[in-house]
Amino acid sequence: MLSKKAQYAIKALSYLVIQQGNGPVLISEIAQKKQIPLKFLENILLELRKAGILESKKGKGGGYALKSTPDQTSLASVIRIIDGPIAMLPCVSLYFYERCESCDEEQCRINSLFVEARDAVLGVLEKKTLADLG
Amino acid sequence: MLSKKAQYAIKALSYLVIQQGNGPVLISEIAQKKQIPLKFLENILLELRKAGILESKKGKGGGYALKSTPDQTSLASVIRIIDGPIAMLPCVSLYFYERCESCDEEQCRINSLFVEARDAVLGVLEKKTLADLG
DNA sequence: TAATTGTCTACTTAAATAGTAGACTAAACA
DNA sequence: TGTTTAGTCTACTATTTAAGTAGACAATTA
Repeated sequence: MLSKKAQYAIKALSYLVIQQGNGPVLISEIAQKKQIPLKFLENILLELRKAGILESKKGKGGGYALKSTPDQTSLASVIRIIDGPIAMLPCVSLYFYERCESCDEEQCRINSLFVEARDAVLGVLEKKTLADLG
Repeated sequence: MLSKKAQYAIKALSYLVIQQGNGPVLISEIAQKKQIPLKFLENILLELRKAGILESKKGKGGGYALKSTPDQTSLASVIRIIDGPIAMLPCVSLYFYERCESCDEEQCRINSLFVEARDAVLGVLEKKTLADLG
């Protein structure tokens, strides 16, 4: 399961996709429209900005907007920013890999099975982008 | 990510698959061979037995064994027993469904996207069985 | 009946999740 | 230039979940 935080992130991004072209959107507007606790959302958007998928502007007329066109950002990358690994085992993760202590990954049946599972989800999540949320 | 508990469960089951036909296997033997904390493993095997995929015998000559042939039990079912939902969102889970408060699932782009992701993983995890661990 | 082995309930501890508070900084604009 | 607006940042708190432990109990066998 995705964390609440990741779910909020995706909802917030879907709103920004729809509002694209209308200039910066207020955090408070996103929070209200998408029913997300304001202060929590602040932290989330900040993370997404630091990760390079959002840009922000302070002061009057400020707010958040997508940094690139929606089709440039995959769903997989959003999930990784907020929740970390998508794979079901550390020894199978592409971006958060940790070696398995107690088995030889080359010949481990469990490992290869979860590589298959990983590739199956990534087949969807790497291909889908923010544009698919709009 | 799977919990440690689910990872231990899968390792333990892989050992039972290999030992199949040699009669009941001691919890302590599995714990030692697979490097799993004994008391923790007791709880895990108990859950698997209550869920109907293992059988046990007490006293001398006792231990644990698979209840059915390995190909009868899918990886998906094992994960659901120990960790619960496989889907990434509650509103997309087949066995642990919870309705989404703030959107109409029929037309929600987020929902349909994660249905696709779910079906992709399940395509692997429902097809693979304990026999694939051996 | 003594030894063996699983069963069960109830802890404990640590970490992650889901938020909240409040001071601070930058931009706009009057 | 100073006030308002809006994002930034650090730190804190409360709840839940994960991970593991303890110990009494029940059934089986010899």
